[in-house]
Amino acid sequence: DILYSSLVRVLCKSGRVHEACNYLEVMRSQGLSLTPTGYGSLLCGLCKSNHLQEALLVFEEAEKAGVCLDVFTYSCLMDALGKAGKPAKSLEVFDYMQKTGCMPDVVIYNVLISCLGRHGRVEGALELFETMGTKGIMPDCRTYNIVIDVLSSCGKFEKAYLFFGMMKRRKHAPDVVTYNTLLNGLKKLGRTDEAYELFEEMQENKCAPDLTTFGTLIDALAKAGRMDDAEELSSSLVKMGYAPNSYIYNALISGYCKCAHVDKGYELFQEMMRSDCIPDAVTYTIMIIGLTKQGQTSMAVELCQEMVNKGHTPSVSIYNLLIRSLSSAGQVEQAYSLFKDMIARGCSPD
RNA sequence: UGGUUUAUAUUG
Repeated sequence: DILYSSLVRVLCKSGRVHEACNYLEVMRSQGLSLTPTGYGSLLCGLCKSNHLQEALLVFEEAEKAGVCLDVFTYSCLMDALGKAGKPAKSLEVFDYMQKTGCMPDVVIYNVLISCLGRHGRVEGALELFETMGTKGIMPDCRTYNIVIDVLSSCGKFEKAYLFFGMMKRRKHAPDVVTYNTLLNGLKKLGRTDEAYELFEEMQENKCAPDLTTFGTLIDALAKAGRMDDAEELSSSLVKMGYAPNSYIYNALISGYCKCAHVDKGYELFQEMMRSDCIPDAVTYTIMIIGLTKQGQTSMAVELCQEMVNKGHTPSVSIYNLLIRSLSSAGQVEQAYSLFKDMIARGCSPD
């Protein structure tokens, strides 16, 4: 049992979850069972590799066998349930773990608050934030960051900002994620100038911006059509020693495409080709939409082919866009040809 | 180094 359990643990840690499952079958056929840590590792491995169904089966098995799982295992499972949009099930596991005598820690609360908050149960998330304190589990910086993001994502930016004030009063220094989250909230509201002010405030508070900070601000400026300001920030991140990543390039390209400067976008696209940061599926999607809107459909179709060649998968909506654009330009032959291509590439029409 | 938070694209 112990040997097999260790084997399962090692395989899961190195991402070889499938092989671990095979060994589990072997164990079963020999009438052996996993140790508690074996169950824990397997559950976490399955959760992290998006095999929630299998994870739940293993969880039920552990439950029936009366195996005590540890708090790490529960957090993995609850996180996976949260990301799969199953807050009710996550709460169920939360109650169950407490029944078995496993006390929730701050990570369990963070996972649960995030899960509830992102699935329409903001009030429940805020209640949990209150109750964790009464149980002696103090919210940490991530807890505040999660609450701030949840609130600003559901249109309650002012309330999110109150939590920013609360964390400072309670002597939790906001970190770069806190600022990035707030910047993103301001960005979504189109409050670009305030975002810029917060960017300066974070630096005054000795919090160094990272690539996410720049990505968020550059996107805010690009969406506001302020491409000169966006380019200026792009230069300053390079001066700080950062290399632009695909978020930076894509935000800039998208900005240029939206303000009818697809040519400038295409220049950046070609710059990416020469850089260490090659265009990804998002880059191609942005360029294809930009070119199509400008009437350059045949070039867009070429880029679609190129993205496939580079191993990326165009979405159905991209095919729809291109097919419609070709059709309305009277290029029915090409439209039909692209339709056949998409099916041949395994993309089902909707 | 076993678990949790933030940025870019999508038509009808």
